[in-house]
Amino acid sequence: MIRERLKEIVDSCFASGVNEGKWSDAAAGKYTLEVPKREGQGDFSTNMAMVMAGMEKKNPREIAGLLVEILSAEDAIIDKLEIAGPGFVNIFLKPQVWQEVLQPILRTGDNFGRSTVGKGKKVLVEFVSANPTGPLSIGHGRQAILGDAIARLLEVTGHEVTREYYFNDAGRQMRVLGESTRARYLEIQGLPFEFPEDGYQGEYIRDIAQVLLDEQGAGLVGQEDAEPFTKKAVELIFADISGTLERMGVRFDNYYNEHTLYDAGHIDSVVKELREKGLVYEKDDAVWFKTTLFGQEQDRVIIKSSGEPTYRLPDIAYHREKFRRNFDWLVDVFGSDHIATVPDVLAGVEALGYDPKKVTVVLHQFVTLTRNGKLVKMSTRKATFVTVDELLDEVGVDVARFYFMMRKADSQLEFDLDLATKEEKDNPVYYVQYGHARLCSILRRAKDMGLEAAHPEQADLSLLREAEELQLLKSIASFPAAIEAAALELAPHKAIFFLMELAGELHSYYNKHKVIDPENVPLAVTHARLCLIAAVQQVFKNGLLMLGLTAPEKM
RNA sequence: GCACCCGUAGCUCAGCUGGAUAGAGCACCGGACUUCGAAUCCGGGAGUCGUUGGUUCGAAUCCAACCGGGUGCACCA
Repeated sequence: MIRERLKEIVDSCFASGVNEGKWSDAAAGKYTLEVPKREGQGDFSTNMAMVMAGMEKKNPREIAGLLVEILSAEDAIIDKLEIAGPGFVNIFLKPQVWQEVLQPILRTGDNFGRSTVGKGKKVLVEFVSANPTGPLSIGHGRQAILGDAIARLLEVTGHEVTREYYFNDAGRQMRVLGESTRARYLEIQGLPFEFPEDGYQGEYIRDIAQVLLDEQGAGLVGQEDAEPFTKKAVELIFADISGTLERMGVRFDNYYNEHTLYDAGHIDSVVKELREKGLVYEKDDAVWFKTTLFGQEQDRVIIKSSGEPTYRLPDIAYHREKFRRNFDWLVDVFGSDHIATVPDVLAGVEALGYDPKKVTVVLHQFVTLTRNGKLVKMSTRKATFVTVDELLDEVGVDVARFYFMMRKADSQLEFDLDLATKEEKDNPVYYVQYGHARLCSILRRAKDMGLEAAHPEQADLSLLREAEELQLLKSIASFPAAIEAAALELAPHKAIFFLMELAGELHSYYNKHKVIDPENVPLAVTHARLCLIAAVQQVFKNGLLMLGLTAPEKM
């Protein structure tokens, strides 16, 4: 909030320098205004002089001098200016500027941190999209939380978000599922059975078979068609998946069944349109899409010689439907094992006349679990993978969510079960939540002692002059910008890091200065500090809730 | 072989649209509870930012090549 104000001032100083002929406007939009890493280098710093120097072949420190001259007229909020290093202009603001952020924060309350930068842009976030062949695994868990967090962040930054789960409950995969279930159904009854070669070996298949046996007895023994088995398996597995998602706090607006693409004729019409554009051809009885025209090394088959489409065709048709449904931005959250499909879909989108730049694919790497410092081995085929439900049983929802959001999508995520199950210390989730609970505790105590609730208009905020207090003020003032960055970059880990840093600053402050201490802290200071504390607590709460975490008042 | 991702402290990771002396947590060592919650804090050691070149006033960040790890490269999804 302060940064934006200062940026306007700096921009107008840049412009007046241009008007006065001090420099050209070549550097417009190229320079930055950022918070220096190191203390003592100002509240903000701009590299404008260095950027201009490079373009105009002048001495950067000399240009910096001119800039300081213009900037120093802005003495309403600027306290001090200095030229440092190779030509940075460091800007020190008056403490009052920071103290005054408390009013708007406390006034905005639960809405502080929300913004309208999204301008109501319609975004479709597709994630999870696991076919109903088994319970959600840890990998799906990461994706579910990543997608959910992205959706939440986009929502609070003014985007109109639709969360969608795309699935397919037909085809070969499902036949195998049904056959696997039938085999277990027969096995339970001690009858001869044939387990499919690439069947699903998980224990949950037996559970499904048992349900069928309980419901229908032996009536399905002679059943040649796997269909009834598939149907029951899909039903039960979907119920299981939905239950897990709900438990994790993940919600969907829409479940999109691949079959609707066939029923509505979208598959055929995509092929027709591509054919009309001369982008497909027949070879070896198959239909090929000329993906080489879109930068790929080879063309791809979209309809097999058997007449069945490959997975690419419905994927492309699905994305066309997303565009037709009038979304401005399509965000796809996929596991990195789907990387091969991305270029195909983008080529299809472009071929059909839509802008591939409106599609952003967030590919996340895999999750590894460690326990006692050793890797927990997982295999999908043998169904030795750890399910999300098992993980939730062990660490709880907040911890699971936090850990899945803690790393950027590009990084492989190591889930340390030892660390995650520690409740007493060392767990970053509790570190942040404890900060919030602590502040609630102070506010409760203030109330018990009959101290008035925080009224920033009445308190003398100029008493907030400790270094730790100013740091906290600066941090909470930058909260909206942090949320905005995390949202627009589709990077929830940035929001997590913000909260962890804020927690660190808060705990340090807590251990050094007291808020309520009638014998040693003047009442006026207590009042001012209560305002600060209330604002920091609000930021913790808003940040935690925005990410789907709880903000406990007691722990 | 080709494509994408990763390589930063003993371990797990930030930082990467170029900027000032490269950060945090864990682990290790030493301190702080008659004081608003010690699930906390304070201090300490710890680094060829995978390697080698290049671009630049300036490179962990950009480019090239190479090394190491992951994931893909079907008329499977």
